[in-house]
Amino acid sequence: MKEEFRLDNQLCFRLYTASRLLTQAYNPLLSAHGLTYPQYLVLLVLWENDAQPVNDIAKRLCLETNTVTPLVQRMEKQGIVTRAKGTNDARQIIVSLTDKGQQLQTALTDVPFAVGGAIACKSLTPETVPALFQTLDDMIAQLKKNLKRDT
Amino acid sequence: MKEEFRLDNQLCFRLYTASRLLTQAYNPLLSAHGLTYPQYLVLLVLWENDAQPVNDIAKRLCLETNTVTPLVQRMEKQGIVTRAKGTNDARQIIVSLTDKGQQLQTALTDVPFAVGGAIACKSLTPETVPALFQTLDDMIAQLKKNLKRDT
DNA sequence: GCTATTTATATCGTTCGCGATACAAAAGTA
DNA sequence: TACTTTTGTATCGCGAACGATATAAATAGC
Repeated sequence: MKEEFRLDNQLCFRLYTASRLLTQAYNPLLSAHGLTYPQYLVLLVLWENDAQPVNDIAKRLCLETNTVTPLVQRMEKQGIVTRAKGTNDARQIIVSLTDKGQQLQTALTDVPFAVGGAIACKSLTPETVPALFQTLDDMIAQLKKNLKRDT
Repeated sequence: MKEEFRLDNQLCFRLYTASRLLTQAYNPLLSAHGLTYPQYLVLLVLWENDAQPVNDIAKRLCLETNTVTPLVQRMEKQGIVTRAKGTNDARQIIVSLTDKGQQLQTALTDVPFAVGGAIACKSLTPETVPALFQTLDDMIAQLKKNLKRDT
């Protein structure tokens, strides 16, 4: 059994597990408002900048438009966002928050704190988190570059 | 706009993105052999210990059995594993590697190295990786504990 | 031994995530 | 202007993930 194949040596498996479990920690908080985690991410993007085309949302979340399109369509059905043809570019669909979508920001105020509580551990301190963010950002940037290359 | 809602301050989004992109780096290597990343994880588990019940595989991967069951069924259809009723406990389904499943270990020898190359960046060094592993393991342990609590 | 509860899998329905493909609008080119 | 290429969304199909539920086997309690 080669050392590189040991599950305990896999960075990807750790990221995969940490990501899934942390998302699960969000779930009860979000589903109480009829939201999923990816939908919450779209809200974060729109709260920062309302009225964005699907493509910009997808790029910001590092997702494909064929993931974001149906996701946003479901959010439209729930009355959280509206979808309107772009005026400059008729191919674009501009996604905008409804009042309900805006108000969710207030309703979800305590979500970041609650999740922070669920994840609190001795390895995550104000001193260590910046380095962790840096490492993950660095990895993400590297992967984006390399994945784009062989297209 | 509250600081806690900024996408750039989200640990979960970073993990989610890093996990997805790193999985994408595995994809061309695995799909060349008809595998998906979760299927590769099952192989890693079975290469370490062959002939395990579905439940043990699920626990090792922190997945639900209703995720692993169909996953393993697809692998059985591909002739990578067999599924047999347990002898001690008739409820269990023991998943075992076929010859083809064993041989995949040889065929995939270079996968860890290729992925290592795709992810190589200045933040990931022999000095920093252990700390990163420790942090992620700590987070995962904490999340498991907290998610289990409210069941 | 007999019922109640737990445990191991499986099935179903919904949402992601993404490769492949389609199509119309925009941009580039002859 | 006409033709080609690129770009922005959308549709389709499949494989995860997972909550909810079902079912049979094992275990516990009486």
